[in-house]
Amino acid sequence: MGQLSRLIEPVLLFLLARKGHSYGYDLAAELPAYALGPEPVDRTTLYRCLRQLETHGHLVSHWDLPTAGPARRVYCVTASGRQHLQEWMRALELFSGTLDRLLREARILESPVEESLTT
Amino acid sequence: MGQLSRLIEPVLLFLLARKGHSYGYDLAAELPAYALGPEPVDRTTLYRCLRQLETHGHLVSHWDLPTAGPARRVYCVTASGRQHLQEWMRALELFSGTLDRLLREARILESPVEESLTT
DNA sequence: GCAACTAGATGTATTTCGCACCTAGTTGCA
DNA sequence: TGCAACTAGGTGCGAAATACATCTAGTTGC
Repeated sequence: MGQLSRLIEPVLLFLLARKGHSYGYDLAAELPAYALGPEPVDRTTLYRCLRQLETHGHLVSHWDLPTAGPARRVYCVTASGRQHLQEWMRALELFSGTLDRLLREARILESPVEESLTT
Repeated sequence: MGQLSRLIEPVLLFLLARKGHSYGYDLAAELPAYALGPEPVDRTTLYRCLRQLETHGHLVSHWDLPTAGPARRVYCVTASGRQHLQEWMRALELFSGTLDRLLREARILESPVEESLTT
């Protein structure tokens, strides 16, 4: 397996909407809690996803120069981004419904086998 | 959006496990009912996924030559394939749990906004 | 003075995916 | 007879997504 879609775009939008604003390195630390799939997300994918959301107008960024440490590119969700997040959530609701049905019906397949006595 | 992972591998394994055996064109017709995502799945992707599952030993195929119509490559799930399906289902259970939590927490974000009076 | 950590970025190879296109058998109809 | 529509499978290629390696640069602690 392994190729559970990264699907990090909606998670990033969600985290940013909830936190108000954040930056890549920080989001990378929060992502595992919501990452859809077990494999850790590559930082490159995350940075590029943020940049792409910005070019699409869903985020805006500015440089934050903390008194200590390297500069951070801080992102905020725009109105367009909030709308995009809601579209994502509608899509994910459907996704979730289909997935649950699949899991339910797959469990029915598994249960009646019981070949433990044939050993 | 659009890139809700195709995630068709577990669906194909599930459908084949339930039906006993089937072929690409038929599975393509059943897929939309379980497709995780709204966009229709390209037939190329489906055929290639079946071939890949076969090279990994999760499926076996033989040619069926019906009295009417073109030949069909009929697939059956192997023992390895059934095991693989169960692994997939375990992964998708986790996936579903995380997804539901994301949806729940995102709904909390949306609800309290209510800017309808500011127009 | 150097290792470890924070923070962001690029460049490139690989993988995945979708589109266009092809073969071939059958059915229906004009 | 000819051809459109449908069934059934497949290939080749380009675009997009992804992963890996590598780079710069500031700070902290030893």
